[in-house]
Amino acid sequence: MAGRMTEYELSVWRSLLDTTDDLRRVLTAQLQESGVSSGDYRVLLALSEAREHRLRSSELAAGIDWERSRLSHHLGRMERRGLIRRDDCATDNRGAEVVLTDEGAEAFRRAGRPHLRAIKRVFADALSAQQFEALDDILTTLRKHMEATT
Amino acid sequence: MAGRMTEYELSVWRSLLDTTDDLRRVLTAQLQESGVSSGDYRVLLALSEAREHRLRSSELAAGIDWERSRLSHHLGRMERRGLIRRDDCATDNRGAEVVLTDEGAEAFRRAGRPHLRAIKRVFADALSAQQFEALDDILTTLRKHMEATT
DNA sequence: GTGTCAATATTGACGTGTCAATGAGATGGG
DNA sequence: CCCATCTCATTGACACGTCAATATTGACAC
Repeated sequence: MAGRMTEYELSVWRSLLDTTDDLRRVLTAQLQESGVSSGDYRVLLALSEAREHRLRSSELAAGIDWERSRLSHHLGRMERRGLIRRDDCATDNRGAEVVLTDEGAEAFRRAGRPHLRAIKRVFADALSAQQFEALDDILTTLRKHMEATT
Repeated sequence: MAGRMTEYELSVWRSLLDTTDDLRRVLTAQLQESGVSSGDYRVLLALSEAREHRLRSSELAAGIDWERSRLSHHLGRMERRGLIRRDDCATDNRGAEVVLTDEGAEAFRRAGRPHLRAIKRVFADALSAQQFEALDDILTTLRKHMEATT
């Protein structure tokens, strides 16, 4: 893989950054209308899918691929707003269990439908079946390449 | 466009978010080794390409598609580190001209080569010519779709 | 048990991004 | 000229992310 990138390759890279940035912006703005951020949404989704709406803090971090400290800060903010609660862990005195509150579950229900509609509107409705498959393939390739060269 | 998204479409969406996030992470970490953030790099690049290494603040904001206030905050931090300078604008007393300092130009030179190499390594080297064209097409489609439905 | 090392979660400092409000200067109708 | 209004850039408050400590507890050899 000697040599340098072509202008074309670089422009596709910049386009990827810009476009995904815009998509994020639109969707976080949309989520905001339901009173949750995209970080909140990610946490709420994970907890909603968990047994008893409850997860060890480290499991949650691993599940959404966040650094521990990032999660800790975010949970602090969510706890202040009453979306989650932190219980002590029975089996490991170091640990904490993050629990979805009723208020959190309600917020997730309220945000979910419009959010999925927005993803469909700005993303899914734009692409053909062939484009989906091509994109899936590209993303898989990129992911494999990253893992291989790390 | 009635109905809802398929699971597949949603999974491709999540994959897009996750993968581009990882790419960003790797590349900002790499840039950090040269002592600049990706925001810094974007600003330095724009100024490097500008006539006399100098731009009106609003032109710069438009050029890199940032909100004014975001740019203002970022310029404040870059100015503290001596990467840029802010001059009063001769033709409009409200305005400011952002000027690349020698130190800023030097930082950009230092960061540029390794950064481009990193983009090539994690992105360009991973994809085939067909994949590049497919991705280019997909991004263009998404962009057009966003503009059309805004 | 004790000492050592790893893991769990949090915290503080600081850089970053968004939104709303602000002040200073341009601009144009009357 | 005067006033309303727009634009330029900045600011403050706050949410968010990363990194480097920190405190506490678990695990395990001895």
